[in-house]
Amino acid sequence: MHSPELLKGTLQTIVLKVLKDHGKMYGYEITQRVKELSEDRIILTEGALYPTLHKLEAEGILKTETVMLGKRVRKYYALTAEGKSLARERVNEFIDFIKTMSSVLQVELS
Amino acid sequence: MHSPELLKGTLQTIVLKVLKDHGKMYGYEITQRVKELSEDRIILTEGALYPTLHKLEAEGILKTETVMLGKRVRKYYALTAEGKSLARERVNEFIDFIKTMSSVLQVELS
DNA sequence: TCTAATACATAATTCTCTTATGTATTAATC
DNA sequence: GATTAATACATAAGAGAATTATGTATTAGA
Repeated sequence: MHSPELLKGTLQTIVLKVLKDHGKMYGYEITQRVKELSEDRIILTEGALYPTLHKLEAEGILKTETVMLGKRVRKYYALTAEGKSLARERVNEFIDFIKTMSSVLQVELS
Repeated sequence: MHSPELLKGTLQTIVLKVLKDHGKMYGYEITQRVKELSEDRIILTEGALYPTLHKLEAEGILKTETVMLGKRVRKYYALTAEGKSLARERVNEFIDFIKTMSSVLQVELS
């Protein structure tokens, strides 16, 4: 991503929507999926991702399931009912935001 | 604006594009124009706007002209040649950002 | 055997914006 | 005539979200 500033504030939206579309996922998997979907333009850093996941879990937006793969820990995250509704809300907010910005910047979205 | 977080990183883009479209403007006028264009959804605060204008001026992106209206000072800002090119760049970056986000969030933009 | 990839986590720092505060003029309302 | 709202600038303190840095550890590949 050329302008990382723009990404600020979108992390929760991204995480929630990706989890909504792909079901339960673990942290590293989320980073890879987002990298893929964005064609390497959005690279989620662990320093931002993990604290966000922990926060959303603490708020009851996400629920977790810890799995052992041999000796390695893998922590799966999934949306709770509340999380699903928040995911919808966040995406709608983002769409509103884009529409508003398009008016201000006077750009057409194809 | 319901989610002010999303606005982070867009201030420069907004200021540059509005100045590009409307020619020389003073700070307060920019806040009003943005408020109008966004139908009251984007309210630029002075604490963010003025430091940004000063910074862009110091960087040679904006040039200023101070006018006295009776006893009141009014400071007009306009894009320099460099500013015009930066405005174009920032808007393109924003469009790219929207496209990337649309892929990740799997939303259609009408 | 070494390096890269996988997989988690947290702390220090940076950056941008909000909130608060300050000054001052002008227009509108009571 | 006095008060309030709007106009118009400016800066400082604080908050919030991310980056960068660091740490631990396993697994796969060269």
